[in-house]
Amino acid sequence: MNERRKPYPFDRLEPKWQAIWDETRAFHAPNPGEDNFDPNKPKFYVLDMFPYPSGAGLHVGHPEGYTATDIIARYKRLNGFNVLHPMGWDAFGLPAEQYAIKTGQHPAVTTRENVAKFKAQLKRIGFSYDWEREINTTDPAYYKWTQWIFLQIYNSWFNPKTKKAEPISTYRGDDPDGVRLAYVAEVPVNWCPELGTVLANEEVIDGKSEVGGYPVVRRPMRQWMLRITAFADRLLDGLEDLDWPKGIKLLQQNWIGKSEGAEIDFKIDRHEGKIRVFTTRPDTLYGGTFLVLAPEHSLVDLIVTEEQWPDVREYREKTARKSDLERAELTKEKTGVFTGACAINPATEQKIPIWIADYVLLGYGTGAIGGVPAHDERDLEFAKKFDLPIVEVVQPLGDQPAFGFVGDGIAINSPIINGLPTAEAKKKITRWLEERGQGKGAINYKLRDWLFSRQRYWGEPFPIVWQVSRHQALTESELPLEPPALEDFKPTGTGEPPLAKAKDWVRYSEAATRETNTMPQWAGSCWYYLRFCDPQNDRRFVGEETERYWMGGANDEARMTNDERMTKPESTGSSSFVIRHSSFQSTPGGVDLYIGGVEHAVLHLLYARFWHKVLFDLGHVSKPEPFQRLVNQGMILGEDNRKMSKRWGNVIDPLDVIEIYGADAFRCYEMFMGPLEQMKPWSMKGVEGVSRFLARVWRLMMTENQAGEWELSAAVQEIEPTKAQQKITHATVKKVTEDIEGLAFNTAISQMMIFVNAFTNTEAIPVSAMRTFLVLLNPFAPHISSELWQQLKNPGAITEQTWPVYDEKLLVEDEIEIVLQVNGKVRDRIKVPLDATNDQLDAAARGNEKVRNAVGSQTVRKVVVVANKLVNVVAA
RNA sequence: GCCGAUGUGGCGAAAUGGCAGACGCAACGGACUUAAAAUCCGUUGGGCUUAAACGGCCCGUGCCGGUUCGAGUCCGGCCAUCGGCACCA
Repeated sequence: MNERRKPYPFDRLEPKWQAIWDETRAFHAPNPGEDNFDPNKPKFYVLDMFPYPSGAGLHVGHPEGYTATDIIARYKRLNGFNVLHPMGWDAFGLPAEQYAIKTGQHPAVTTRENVAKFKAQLKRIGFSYDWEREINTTDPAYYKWTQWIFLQIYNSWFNPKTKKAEPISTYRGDDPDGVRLAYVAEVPVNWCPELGTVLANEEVIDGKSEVGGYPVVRRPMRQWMLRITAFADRLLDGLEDLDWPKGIKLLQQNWIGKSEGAEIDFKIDRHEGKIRVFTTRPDTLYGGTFLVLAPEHSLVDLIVTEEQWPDVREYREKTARKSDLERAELTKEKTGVFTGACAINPATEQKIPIWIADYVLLGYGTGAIGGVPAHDERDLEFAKKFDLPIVEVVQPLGDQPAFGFVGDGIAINSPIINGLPTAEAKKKITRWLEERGQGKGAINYKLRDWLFSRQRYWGEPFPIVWQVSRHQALTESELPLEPPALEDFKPTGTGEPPLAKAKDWVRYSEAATRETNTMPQWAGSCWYYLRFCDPQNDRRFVGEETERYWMGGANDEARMTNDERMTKPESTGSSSFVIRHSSFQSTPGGVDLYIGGVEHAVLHLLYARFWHKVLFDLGHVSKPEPFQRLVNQGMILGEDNRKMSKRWGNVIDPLDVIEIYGADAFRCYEMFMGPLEQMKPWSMKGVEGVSRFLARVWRLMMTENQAGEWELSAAVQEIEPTKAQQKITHATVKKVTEDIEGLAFNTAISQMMIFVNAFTNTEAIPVSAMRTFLVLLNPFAPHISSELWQQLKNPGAITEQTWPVYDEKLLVEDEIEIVLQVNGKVRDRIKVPLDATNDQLDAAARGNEKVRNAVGSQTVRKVVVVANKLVNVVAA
C-alpha cells in the first residue's frame, strides 16, 4: 500500500493550493471600513456549529456539515457574495477539566494542544474558512464579552407591559433583585457525590452521571438563574418566520410547552387558606372529586391532620429519597397519602378530600391539581387505587362511553355549563369563576428558568461580588475577570466550587468576596456567531456597523439585485432545503445558513435565541433572531452500521482517509454518500469510487509523459463543442446549480460524473467545456479544480471566476421520446418531433402496433396525452 | 404511552402524480498485460418463455385498502426500525 501509485498527485497539489490560499488571503471576508470592502456585494453568512476541541480529534462525522457549508461558501463567493464563513472553538468544558484533575496538566494547555490538532485536521481538508476570524471561548479577549453580556442580562428586567427586556433603571418597584433577568435562587440541582460536583441535566443519564456512571441525587443549592421563562411567548412565536426544519420547531415548541387553561382556588374546610390548582380543563370542574398536592407543597404542613401526620411524613421522606428516574417510573402504580383535610369544590360546593401524591410535580403549574378521574387517565388510575368517587361531566360526540373520555365533548352534570361544547364550556366556567373571585384564565409553560451556574473551574467566572449577602456587578472596566491560577482543580467535595480554594482571588476587598461559581459551557456558544463578525474588536462585543452588515437587513437590497441577476431554479419543488432568494422582504434572522447536529435542537438553539432577544431589546443587535435558516446534518455511522465510537473500534480519522485518497475525494465522498440530513454509514469502497471519479477528471485533461510526469493532454483543444457536448455542459450547469441551492450535493456530484463519463474516450475535448466544468467542480473539489484551471493556462485563479450560467434553449431536443401506455403500462416508445400536436400523438398511439396488440379486442375508452411525455390509451 | 423521521436491488442511493432503480459500490464477463494492479468496454431487481440469441410476457418501491387514465410519490389504516419527550394536570 505504501508504495502504491497515487491515481493523481493530490499529495503534491493539495498542500500547494492550501498554501496559496493562505498567502493570498483568498477567503478573507472584508468588513465594512476595510480597504478592499465592496459595498455593492451582497453579504452571505454561512455558519457551522463550532466544535468542542476534544483530545480525540475530529472524526469523519464533523466535516460532513463543514463540507456542506464550505461548498455553499465557495459557491456564493463565485456568485459575487461577500461570504462570512468562520470557524472557532467552544473550548470551556468538563473533559478538559477532568483531564486536568487526572494529570495535573492545566486545562489551558490541553485546550491549546487540542485546538492545534483540530485546526490542522480542518486545514488539511481545505475548508475556505476566514482563519483571521478564529475565536476561542476560553480566550480572555473573548470571554470578556461573554461576561459583559451577562452583565447586560443582570442589569435588565422583563417589563411585562412592553414585553421586552429593559435596563433595570426603568423598573419602578421596590425589589429590583427580584425581577432581574439574572437572579439567585435556592433550587434543587443534580449533585454527584462521587464526582463532588453538580451536573447539568444533560450530563445526567438515567439517574447516573454521564462521566463515570455514578449516582446523582437532587439537592437544593444557591444558584444563578436566567429568567428565560419571561421570553417563552416570544421564543415560541419567533419560530414562525424562521426557515428551520419542522421537526426542530416542534421540539422547541414542546420544550416550551405552552398550555392554556385556568387557575382555580379551592377553599380549605376548617382552614383559612386556599389551594390554587392549574388545569387546562376548567370545564370538568364539576367532576373534580379530590385534590392532589405535590408532596413538597408548602401547604401540606398547614393542613395535614394530627392522625394523618405520621403517614404523610413517611411518604414525603420516601419521595425525597427517590431519584427523578424512580419517580418518573411509569410502569409503577400510583402512590399517595390522604392528608386528612378537605377542600370545597367551588362548583359543586361539596367537600372533597385533599391527598398528596408524587405524580403531582411541584415544579409545574401550582404544584397542585384537581382530580377529575372520569376524564383524566392519571386521576382515574389514582381514584381507582384509592377508591375515590368518579363523576362523568363530559359526553363524547360519538358513541364512546363518557367514563375515561379525555377528549372534547359536551358538558353534562354541570348545571352552569350543561350542553355546551368543551371550548365554550371552558370560557363560560372561567368567566363564572372570575366573577366570583375564585379563579382566572391562566397560561403555563413547561419551560423552566435556566440554571446558569456550575461548580467548576474551567468556565467563565461571574463578574459578581458579594457584600453582606448581596450581589453586585463588577464594572465593565474590571473585565475580563480571569479565573485564578489553581494547582488543584479537584472538586472540594462539599459542593463549594473549586474557585473557592483561591483565597486571595476570592477576597475582592475588605468587605466583599467574589462569586465562585462559573458559567455553563453554553454561555460561550450563545453569542459566538456575533463575535465572528468582528473578532478583534476590543471596544465592543461586536462593532455596530459590522453587526448591521453581517447580521442585519441593511444589505438586503444589494442581495436582492444580485439575486435577480442570478440564474434562478425554475421550480424548487417540495425540497425542504430551498435557499430563499432573500424572499424579497426582511427576515427576522441574521445568519443566512446554519448547519449543525440535531443534538443542539433545543438547548443551544433556545439559549442563543434567548440571549439574542435580550441583546435585541437593549438595542445591541439589529434583528430579533440569530439564525434564519437551519439545517441538521445526519449522523455518519461506522462501516458496521453502528454509531462511531472508541468502544466499537469503528472510528475513522479524516487524515487517514486523506492520506490515501486526498482531501478532494474525502470532501466529495462526504457529500456523495446520500442526502445531507440523513443518517448513513461510512464506506471506504465508496471513497475509492469517488476518488476514481476525480482521477478520471484529472486524466481527461492530463497525460503522463515518458518521464512519468503529468502534462496537459493533447486532446484538450480550442475547438467548438459539438451540439451534444454543449447540451450536456448546459444540463450539468443547470443540475449542479439547482442541486447546490437545494443542498442536494449527492445528486450534483452524480451529474458531474455523468458529464465526465460523456467526455471519457473523446479524442478532442473542447477547452471551453472543461473551463465551465472546473468552476462547477470547484466548490466540491477545490484543489484539483484549481490545479487543472492553472494547467489549462486560464487567466486568474479559479476562485475569482464567476459561476456559469446555462441557456435553457440549448437543453431542448429536436426530437423527443414519447412513452406509449395502455392502461398505465408501458407498451412502446416512439420518437416524435418536438412540435408534435396532441392530435398527432393521439393518432400515433392508436396506430402503434404494440398498442393495438395490447388493446386487443377491448374498446378504447379514452386517450390521455401529456405533452412531451406520454400517451396513455385507456381500454376496457 | 405521546410526538417525529425513515422503510426502494447484494450495498449507498435516484426519481415536478407520468419509462422505478440515474450515479456510485460490489459481483461477473471481456480488452490491455508474460502476469497482476491500474485503466477501458460490457452485463447485473426477480421470474417465465425460447435449443440459443433476438424478442416477448408477468411480478416488483414494508403490509392492507382508497383516490386517479396513471401512485415509490397523494389519502386512510396497520407493521417494523431509529430518534426525542416521558405522570407537564
